[in-house]
Amino acid sequence: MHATTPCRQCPLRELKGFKPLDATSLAWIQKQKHGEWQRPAGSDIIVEGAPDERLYTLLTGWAFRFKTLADGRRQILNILLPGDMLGLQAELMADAPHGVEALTDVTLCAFRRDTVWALFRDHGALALDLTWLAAHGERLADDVLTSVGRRNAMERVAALLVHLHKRAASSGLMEEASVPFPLTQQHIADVLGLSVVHTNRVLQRLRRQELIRLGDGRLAIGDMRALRRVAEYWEQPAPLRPLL
Amino acid sequence: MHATTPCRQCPLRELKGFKPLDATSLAWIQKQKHGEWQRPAGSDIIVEGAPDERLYTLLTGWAFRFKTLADGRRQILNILLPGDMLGLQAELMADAPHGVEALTDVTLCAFRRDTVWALFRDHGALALDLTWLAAHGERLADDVLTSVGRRNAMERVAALLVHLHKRAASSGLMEEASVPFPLTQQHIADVLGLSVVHTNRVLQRLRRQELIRLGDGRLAIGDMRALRRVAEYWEQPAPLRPLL
DNA sequence: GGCCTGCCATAACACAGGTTAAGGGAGATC
DNA sequence: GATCTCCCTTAACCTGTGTTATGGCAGGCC
Repeated sequence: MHATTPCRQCPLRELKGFKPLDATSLAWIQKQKHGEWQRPAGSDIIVEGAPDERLYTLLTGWAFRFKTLADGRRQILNILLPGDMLGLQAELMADAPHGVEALTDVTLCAFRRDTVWALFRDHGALALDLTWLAAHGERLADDVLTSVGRRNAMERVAALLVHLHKRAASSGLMEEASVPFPLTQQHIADVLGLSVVHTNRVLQRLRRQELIRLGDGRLAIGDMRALRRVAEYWEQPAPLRPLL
Repeated sequence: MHATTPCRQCPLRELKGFKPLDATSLAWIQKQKHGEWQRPAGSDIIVEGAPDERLYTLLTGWAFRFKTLADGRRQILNILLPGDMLGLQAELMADAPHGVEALTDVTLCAFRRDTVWALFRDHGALALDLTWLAAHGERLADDVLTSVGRRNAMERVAALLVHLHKRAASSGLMEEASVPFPLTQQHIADVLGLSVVHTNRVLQRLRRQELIRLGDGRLAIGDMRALRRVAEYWEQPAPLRPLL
C-alpha cells in the first residue's frame, strides 16, 4: 500500500464521461477505500482460479482480463482502462474465473469485497450503479463475441482499434492526435481469436492503406470514417458511466 | 396477458439449483409481477434496437439472445432456459442492444422496468441477487467467447452440447436419459461462429463416434466422459442461483 | 393429391487464416 | 560490446472451415 489519493481529488472524476456523484456517496466510498496499490507491467493482478477478497478500480494504466485453456491457448476477454472495475465479474464472492494482468504499470484503488454487502444495504443508488457497470460489461462482451464469431480478420482488427481508440480518448489519454497503445500484436491476436502472424498481415494492410499509424506504443487513426466502414462499426452513444 | 401463476407456487422454485427465498421477498416480487405472457416459437420477444420498458423471467420454454450485423450475419449470444432473466443486459433503462427470440413456445413473467429502482431502494438483498445474475451472465459470456476465439469446431460443438445438456438437466428437463433440444443446426452454427455445413460435418463425426444421439428435438449424451475430454470442458461447481 | 417451405445431409471446390521457419532491431544484463 | 530476450516482419506451405450446389424427407396448406 502507498500514499492514497483522496477520492474527492481523484483525477478521473473530472473527466466528462463519468457520472457526477453527490458528496455523501463520495465520502462513503472514501471511507470504504482500503488502500492504493501499484503493480508493474506484466504482473498478475488477479490469478486465475485463486480466491481474492478484494475489488479494485483501475486508477491509472492498462490491464486485461483473460482465460487460459488447459493447453495454454489464451483468450483475452476485455481490455481494462482507467475507471474500469475489476474483480466484479468474479461472481461476487467466489474464486476468480479468469485472470487479470497488468499491461502497463498500474495503480489500483482497492475495496474489501464485503463492502459490496454494505453497499446494497445502505446505498441503493450506488448499488444500482454497480449493477449498471456489470450489465455494461456484459454488453461489451457481447460486442466482442459478435466480432470474433462473425467478422473476418480485417473487420475484427479495425473494430478493435476504433473501439480502443475511442475508449482511450474518452479516458483523457489523447495527445497530438494519438493515444497510448501498450498492446503487443500477440495481445491483439488473443483478443480477436487470431494468430500473431495473421494479425501482423492485417495490420500491415491497414498501414499501407494509411488507415492507421501504429508504433512506439502509440496508435493514431488516419481515416476514421474509412476505418469504421471497414469495421462495420456502429457508434453507440455512450451514456455517462458511474465511477466507484 | 393470461391467468398468472402465483409466485409462491412457481414450479421453478421447487427445483434445487435455485436459492430459497423468504416469504417477505417473495410477496414483494409477487406484487411487482406485471403479468404473464405467452409467445409462440419463432416470435421476437425483444426487438433489436427497440426500447422496451419491461423485464422478464423466462418461466417455460427456450429462447436466445442475438445480435445481427448490417449484412445479416447473426451471432447468438446466449441460450435462455427457464429461470433466466431477460432484458437485464439492456443497460437497465435504454434501448435493447440485442434481440431475443423464442425458440419454443414460451411463458414469460413480466416486470415493469422501474421496479428495478424500487428493488434497489427497498430490497438490498434482492438487488444483490439481481447483480449476481448480471455478473453470472457475464461469466457465461466469457466462456462462450473463449470457445469461439480459441477452440476448434469439434471442441466448440462438444463444449456447447455438454453445457446445454447440463443446464437443461438442472432445469428439470431430463427424461429417460435425454433432454429436449429445440435448436436447429443453424442455431448451433450461430452460437459457435461456424457455418451450418461445417456444423453438420462435426455433428456427424460425434454421432459416428457414438458420443451423442441427437434428433427429433432431443439430445442424449452417449459418453459424457469422452465428450468432456473432447471439449476440454471443466466442470465448474454451480452455486445456487437466485430466481426473481 | 400436389405444392410449398424448412431442415438435414453430402460432395466438390476455394480460400482465409494457421503453422513453421528464419531474420532483424531495440533494450536489457553481464 | 557480447549475449539474451522480446517483439515485429515476411515467406512458403498447409488445412480447417466456408461456399455453392444438389437431393431427400417431413409437415403444412391449398
